[in-house]
Amino acid sequence: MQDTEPFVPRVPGIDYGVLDTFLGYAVRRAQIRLYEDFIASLAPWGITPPRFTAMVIVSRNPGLKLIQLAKVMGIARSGAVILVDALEDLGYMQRHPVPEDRRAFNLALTEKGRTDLVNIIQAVQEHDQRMSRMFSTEEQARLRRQLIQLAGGTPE
Amino acid sequence: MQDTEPFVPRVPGIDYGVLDTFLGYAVRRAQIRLYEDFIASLAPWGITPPRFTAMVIVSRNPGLKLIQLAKVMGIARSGAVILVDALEDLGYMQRHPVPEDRRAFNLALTEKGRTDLVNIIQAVQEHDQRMSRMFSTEEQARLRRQLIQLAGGTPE
DNA sequence: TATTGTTATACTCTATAACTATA
DNA sequence: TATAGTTATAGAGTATAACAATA
Repeated sequence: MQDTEPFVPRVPGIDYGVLDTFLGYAVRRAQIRLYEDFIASLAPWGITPPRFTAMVIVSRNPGLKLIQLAKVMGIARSGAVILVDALEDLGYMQRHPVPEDRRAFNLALTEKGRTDLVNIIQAVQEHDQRMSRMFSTEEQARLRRQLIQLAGGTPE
Repeated sequence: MQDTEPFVPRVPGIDYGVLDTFLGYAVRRAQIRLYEDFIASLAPWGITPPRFTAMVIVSRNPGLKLIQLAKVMGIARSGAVILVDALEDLGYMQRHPVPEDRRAFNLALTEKGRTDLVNIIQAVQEHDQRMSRMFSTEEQARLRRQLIQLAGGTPE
């Protein structure tokens, strides 16, 4: 059965009450929309947001250990194991033994991972531009700065 | 073991590459932070964001049917069944038979649901204000408007 | 003792598909 | 036939806790 259509942010005749007053609810609705379009745009590669983040982080920080990846992504070590397993199954990532510490592995993209990441990044760029093209360059920059503040982060 | 600390949006020494250029990644980081604080603030009631949304929607639209709740929330009917089950288990929601249509139920909050929702809404308001108090009233309004645009919605 | 990675287990949120009882 | 709700099943993504190997 066809049950799920794209999310309708406002159904006519429905009273959303206090939900309309919360910044958090607005962020959540935006996130839902962005997530839907991200998944659709990246479907050819089987890439989800956490997988994309992991690929970019590992590609920019070669030799990262699993525990560091977990910390950067804000997830438990056990979650990082599953994430790396999935990327290994997709042929995008590999664990390399570390001679100096036989408990640990250095994470790295495979050749296929590096090649596909170029196209994946381009697809994400197109997705991101499609989602944000209703804003001027300055509006986008300001919006991103405010969101980073909201996230508790170092606005660059 | 103590494994998961609060999400660190920027780990020193890590190169985030293109992630820093995407509006979508900024939204996701903000969402992670807001979600963490929401869950912590609502822990006394066992309320998650979808459960809160469902409670508010049902309280403002009494007699809503399960299939309508699913549509408003953008989830499948089977998901709405699980959500309503959880809220029934918490003693917050009830299904009432509809005489004119014996397949359907009208959803409604229980007495306890109505009473607790007052306190729950207050806790969410405090959470939302705590998260957004670094912005002026105008900045908040503009930010919310932009997020609603991003979500593809009717900016009020 | 502490750390790295793994496994076992569980919970939330989501989906698709088949089923039932009604309409 | 179509609709409202349910159940069965599955898959992400997350968690905590215990474990083995190594430091």
